[in-house]
Amino acid sequence: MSDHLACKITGSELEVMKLLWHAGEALPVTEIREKLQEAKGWEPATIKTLVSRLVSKGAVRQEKRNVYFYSPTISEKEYSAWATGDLITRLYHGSARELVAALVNADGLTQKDLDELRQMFKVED
Amino acid sequence: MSDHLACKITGSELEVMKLLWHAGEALPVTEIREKLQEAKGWEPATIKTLVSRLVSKGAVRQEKRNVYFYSPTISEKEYSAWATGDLITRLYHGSARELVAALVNADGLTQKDLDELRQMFKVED
DNA sequence: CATTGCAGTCTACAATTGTCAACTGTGTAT
DNA sequence: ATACACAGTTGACAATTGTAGACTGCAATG
Repeated sequence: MSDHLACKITGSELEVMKLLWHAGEALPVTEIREKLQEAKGWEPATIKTLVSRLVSKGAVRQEKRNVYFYSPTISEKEYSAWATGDLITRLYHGSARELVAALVNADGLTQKDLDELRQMFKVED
Repeated sequence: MSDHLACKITGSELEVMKLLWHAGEALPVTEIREKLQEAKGWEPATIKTLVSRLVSKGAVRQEKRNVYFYSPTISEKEYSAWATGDLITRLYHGSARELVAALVNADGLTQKDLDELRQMFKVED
């Protein structure tokens, strides 16, 4: 929730982060490049820039191992929590409840979602 | 939820939108300027630029009335819904339920929030 | 009617973001 | 030992964003 983290990951960078998050282990650029080249159609140069920028802003750690291996310094959960908090601050007057209420009132949730959430709320507390 | 809207309102622009949303009626720049100059410490020029950009991107309508009056073309609800959908797509695999689950599991909600939500979920269905 | 203040428009400029090419050094294959 | 491929670095360039000055014309005020 603290907004002084090395967050502020941009759209393209987020794609790199997702790859690393889902990999679950440090990856060499080779692999990052292959995956994103295919998935996004980006040139190797583009991918290398994104990885570098993420390292610069501290969102990715690079560890020397013959060739560098890259891994996130912030988890997907943490980042999602930060971005969600940011949204709540900016658009829901800082109230998470307002956000949920908006989802419930819009058609953002299916019946199944609602059922599952009801279940969750029952368990909580 | 459709992302082809004239959305993508930036941080500074959002402050202008909020002012207009909360005003609930078309405002002349004079008023926008006064409020934001005080609230944000921005120069008049800055505020005029932001308003112009919002008009350009179609988020604000300008109506001639001796001097121009400005009003949003998209409601706060609509924009919030769009931005929330965007977040859900980008970080919660398109599942609103995942977002809510994350809020429940994190400490994003107070006990009071939880109570009120439980109430909401009871009524829904 | 002349003055003044400010709305509206144009221009500007640095920082960030999306994309990528060029260069450099080194590990791997021949 | 040599060559090749590619990781890592540097630089680049257009679009967007944050912030603001300058100019122009109208509208209110004396």
